Amino acid sequence: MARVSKTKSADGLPEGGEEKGRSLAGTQTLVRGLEIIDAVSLRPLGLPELAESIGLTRSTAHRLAGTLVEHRYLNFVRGMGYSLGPRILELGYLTARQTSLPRVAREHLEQLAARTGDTVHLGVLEDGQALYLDKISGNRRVEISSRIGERQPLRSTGLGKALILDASEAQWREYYDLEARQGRGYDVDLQLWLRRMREYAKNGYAFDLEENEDRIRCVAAPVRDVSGRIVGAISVSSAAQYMDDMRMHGLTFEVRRASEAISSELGYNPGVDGAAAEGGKRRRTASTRD
Amino acid sequence: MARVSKTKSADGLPEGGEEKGRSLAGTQTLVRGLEIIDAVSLRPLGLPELAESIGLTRSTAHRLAGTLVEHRYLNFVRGMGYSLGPRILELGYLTARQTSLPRVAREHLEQLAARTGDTVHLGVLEDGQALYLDKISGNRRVEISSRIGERQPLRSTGLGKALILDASEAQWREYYDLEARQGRGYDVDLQLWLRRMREYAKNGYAFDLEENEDRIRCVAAPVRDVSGRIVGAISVSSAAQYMDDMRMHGLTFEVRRASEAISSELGYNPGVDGAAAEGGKRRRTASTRD
DNA sequence: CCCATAATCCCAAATCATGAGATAAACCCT
DNA sequence: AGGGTTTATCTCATGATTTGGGATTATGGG
Repeated sequence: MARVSKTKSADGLPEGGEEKGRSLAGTQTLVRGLEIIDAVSLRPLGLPELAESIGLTRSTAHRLAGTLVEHRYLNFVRGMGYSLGPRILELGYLTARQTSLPRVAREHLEQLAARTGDTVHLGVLEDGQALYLDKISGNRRVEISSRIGERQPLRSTGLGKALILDASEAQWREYYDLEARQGRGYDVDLQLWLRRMREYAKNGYAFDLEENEDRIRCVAAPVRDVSGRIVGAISVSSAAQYMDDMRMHGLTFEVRRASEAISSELGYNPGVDGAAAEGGKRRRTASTRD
Repeated sequence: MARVSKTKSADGLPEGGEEKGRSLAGTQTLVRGLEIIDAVSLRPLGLPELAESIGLTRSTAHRLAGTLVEHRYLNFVRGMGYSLGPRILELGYLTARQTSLPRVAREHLEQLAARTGDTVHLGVLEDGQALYLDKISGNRRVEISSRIGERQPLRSTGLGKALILDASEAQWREYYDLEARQGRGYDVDLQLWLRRMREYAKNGYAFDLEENEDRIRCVAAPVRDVSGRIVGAISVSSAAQYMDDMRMHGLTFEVRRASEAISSELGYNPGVDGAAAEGGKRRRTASTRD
């Protein structure tokens, strides 16, 4: 009977299944173990604090944490307490290896294509260009003429702009100048382009206003990984007749929702700062993938 | 009664606690959950295979895996099965951030210093040099004159050689030539040096045979992280009078044991190939740390 | 040397996980 | 489409497994 006071899951009400309350029943021990990992992940903790923060008795916390230590999910050092262990490092590495951007993105791209009816692209930054990794054609009359594996300029495409949304102003100039020096035609001058980029960066999306190809417009948004870095971008493209300003604005929400869903599956957590806090200004000149 | 048949833990023998058998008692559910993660980490699995491979009933495997999915430790996609989830990516990232090489290495360095009585160093590769991050003085008469933060050449120090043990033959030549061009004196010619490096690389350690400083010898071994890359090295140094050939040979075991212990805490798993399988030849020209 | 704090161990009580089987959903050949 | 097969989800009585109070042992500081 003593137990009842502490357990938070299926205690009082046998009904009440609103909110996020009772997980799948029948896994209290596992869930508590995961809660311990969660607690420790925030900051290393001693046993008493640990037990306290999860709402467990010292006995139970000790037993579960001990098992996690035994399996190398946690480290334990006297006087320092519990911290995340090497097994999690291993698993994280394995996860990263088996979590490839295109595979994770696929279903979200499909949903986005289905909802918008337009052509959807996935791309990454490579050698100062946007590399198209996946494409799902829409169901409009007009077909967008792009191919997987194709490279496009950064400054004039929605996808390209989304890929460099986090770059510094100086880097933006470099990208712009680089493509200018390559002799590509482009009818948006640097100042206007920078002004737009600032706006895009602030809002987390980017447009292509018939800049790259006549009569083609698109809305794009960046995809981030666990470290918060932009590792790719997605876009919705269509003929200008289907893409008036109002629709483009509406699409920013659709596109961002999809890009955020992908980012989330890649481990991105908007709350935790990630790389932004460390590197900030410098960094990122070219390739994003290894 | 039905349960008995499947459970593998405390079934038949009430005694038998040899090998690695019964973990801490009272955590069956947690352990099974971790086993599920282990199984999935090898390769994505469907429910039936999963249940089979752990030796659980479908019901139980389903329930536990469901909980892991709910907590984002696993992904589940129809037709594909379970795979490692984004939460593990997040945790891996957090672990990497709070697992710094010097901190992890400290206690192993101390043990190594205590066991050998000699001076122990920890270093990393930075800008084509060995950077000393930590030092524990031995208890011999002769003091090794090195300081934390100091930089040393790669080709003539044990630590330096250990840091580039994985490099290609071409890269070895580059390192050698680079320091030769810098006008540093060195009395080991390229061919002999390369022959020694091949030998060191094969065995996973490196020597300094009074090459860097007269009358000082040392034994070094590389430290690897979760990706299998060399991220640092440790060494035991002493005056030549305490370091005859036989002792150096004996020390290779001590030093490697310590370096492997550190690597293990950094998530290195000798079994899983890691980066070696992907990149192999090219790569690695300078800095290893970010 | 002794006290305070933290870690570990013990064991009876009963909550909680368990697994067989039933049902539903998805899939896939023909 | 259709029937058969595989896979996913759910239910529930049973008792094995986890639980937590408290005793015991390490640890560390003054």
